[in-house]
Amino acid sequence: MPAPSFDEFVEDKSLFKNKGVLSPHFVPETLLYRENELRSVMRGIAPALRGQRATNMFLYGKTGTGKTVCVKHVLDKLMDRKSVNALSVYMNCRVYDSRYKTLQKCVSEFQPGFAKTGYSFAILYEEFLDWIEGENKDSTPKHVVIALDEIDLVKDLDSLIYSLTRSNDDLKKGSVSILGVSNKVDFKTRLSARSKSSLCETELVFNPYNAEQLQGILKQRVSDAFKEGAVTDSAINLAAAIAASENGDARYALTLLMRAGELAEKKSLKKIEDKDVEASRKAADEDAAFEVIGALPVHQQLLLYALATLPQDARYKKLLEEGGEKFYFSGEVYEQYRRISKRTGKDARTARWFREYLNDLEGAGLITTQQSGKGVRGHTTLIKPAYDSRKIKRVIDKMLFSAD
DNA sequence: CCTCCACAGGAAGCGCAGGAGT
DNA sequence: ACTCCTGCGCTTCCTGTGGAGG
Repeated sequence: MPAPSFDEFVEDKSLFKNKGVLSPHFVPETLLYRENELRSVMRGIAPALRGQRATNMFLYGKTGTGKTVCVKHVLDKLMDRKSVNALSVYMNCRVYDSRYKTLQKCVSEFQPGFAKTGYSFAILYEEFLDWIEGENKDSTPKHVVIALDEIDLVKDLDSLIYSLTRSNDDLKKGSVSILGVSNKVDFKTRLSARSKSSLCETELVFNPYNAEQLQGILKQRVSDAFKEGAVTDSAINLAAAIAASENGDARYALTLLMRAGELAEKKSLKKIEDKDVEASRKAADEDAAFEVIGALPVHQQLLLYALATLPQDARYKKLLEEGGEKFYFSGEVYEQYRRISKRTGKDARTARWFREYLNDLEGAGLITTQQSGKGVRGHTTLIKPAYDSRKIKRVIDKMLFSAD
């Protein structure tokens, strides 16, 4: 082995040129396949540049369909105009999740001098309106577009929309308009009819990307994100195909590639190929599954744990190995489940309910089951975990035994 | 063929939490 | 604040089912 040298650490072996390009927050120079949507949003905002109120808009679409990036893109373009009258704020309602917080954000965005806390809603509201009318110092009325991303997370949305739309009646000059973004379909039903009609003055639906479009998006980003030749075309196509089959989520496609790159780097590979994307998908899959496991009722976790900890030489192993796959009998899984429950000081549920749990877990895709059929005395269900037993055991170990 | 096995899954009922009604 | 009702998670009991074994 050669003597250690800084060279081995300093030398840039990374496959990435700029990982940030793959991040969901990155806004690319040109937005592919969203020309119509961009146009519609611009058309809605354009009145602000003519000194009129912009149209209220509501953008709806599943995750990874380009809503946020589209809004940011248009708002950037608006800022490029350097208009003193047409202005915008963007905020994510995960952070600004109430009427008060959103208004506070608006005030602090445009009047950084204004102290951040301590004012009542009414005072902030007055201050904001005065500023819009241009009464204070710069004396020019403004037309403000307030972009509310993940708007469904605002707790008192009805009153927020009411306040904002009403402000236009209170204003002598200038205006306020709302650009709402959400990925929840049912969310509109929670709104009052009034709010709904104000917010949805114009509505825009973002459809999922298809495989070719995802390919195009990936190619566009890959050249900036990775070094030359670090990703094979076929790996890109595969990532696009996988994401297309799972709701056409561009964000998912991008993280697939990013994780594939990280995995390949760890193995010191020089190229990202199909198998790396495949491995990345599997890892993402497992992450999602383990998140589901974490949210499960305790007894379903115990059941999974029982299944994952059953000895390899279970009662019927020989019989089942002929089929190639290692299934367990529901009876022996139940026995193991009772043992585990006892060991953790919990009362085991009855066999009847155990069966319901099995159905639930199968529905969640965490186990696979199969009817015994020939070769087995009686009539039973054969069960096996859908993910690696050792990993399942590790995850549940953490939750069940280290928590307290 | 009948019987037994090892379950599957429906029906009824119980205790409790949380919301509506008063 | 009180009761009433409903839904949910669960147990108990029971009938049904497909194949093995005698």
